[in-house]
Amino acid sequence: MDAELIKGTLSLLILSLLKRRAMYGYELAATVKEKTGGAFEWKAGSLYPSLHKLEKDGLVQAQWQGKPEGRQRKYYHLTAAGDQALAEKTKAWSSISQAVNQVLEKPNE
Amino acid sequence: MDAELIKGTLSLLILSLLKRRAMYGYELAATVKEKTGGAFEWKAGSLYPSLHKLEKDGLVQAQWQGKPEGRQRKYYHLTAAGDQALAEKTKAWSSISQAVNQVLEKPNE
DNA sequence: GCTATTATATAGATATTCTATATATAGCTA
DNA sequence: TAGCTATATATAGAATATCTATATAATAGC
Repeated sequence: MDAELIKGTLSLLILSLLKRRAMYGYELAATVKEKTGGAFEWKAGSLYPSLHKLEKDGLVQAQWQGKPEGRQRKYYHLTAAGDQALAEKTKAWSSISQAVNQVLEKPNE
Repeated sequence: MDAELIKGTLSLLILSLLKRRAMYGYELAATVKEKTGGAFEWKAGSLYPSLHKLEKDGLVQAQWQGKPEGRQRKYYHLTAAGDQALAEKTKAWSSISQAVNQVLEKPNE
């Protein structure tokens, strides 16, 4: 699979998955893998830095959950700004994929 | 427009445009801009390094054309390897855009 | 006790694209 | 003819997202 083409979709899909409900990092990776039939396999080294950036940018908020003594999970949920960013990114994705298909479908004319 | 999402499409679209006929760099940029209604505007600083890399990788071949005394244009055409790479990249693009849409259309279930 | 899986984290490397700058030809017009 | 815009290619250096590798720790199964 062409790695370059996947770039830029990470934050879009994270925001999209968090739209319905809060999830933690490992869950996000497992969910996207399952949903895409294995086409997308997010590595920890890509996923967590991306989540941290989204948090820093105010698009998601995090909170630890789990037994105080046991394993901790960091749940992320969308902020209002994140919801807006998702709408914009979704629109951008739509324009871009349309534009790409337009070129691909008619190589030249 | 989300800049990140456009990344990775550059080489794919160059190869696609060169499939039908040889073109020179400036012509490629003008053509893609026109075809996409302005959605894609390739800058010289992105386009030429990308063309050089495709050439170095053997996916395109270049030859200067124009009046010996006048302005020179560097025409690029697809090689056999480039044609094969285009087929692979097109397939990858199809899988990836499908996977993205799958996640976007059903935020969660 | 050992291993695999779950869960998060970060440092450093890689690679593409962008910004800025440079050079040169050609056409238009004031 | 001087100046401006468009055409045409090129490269150095910066920015940035993602990947590789490594680290830590809890849990479950054997």
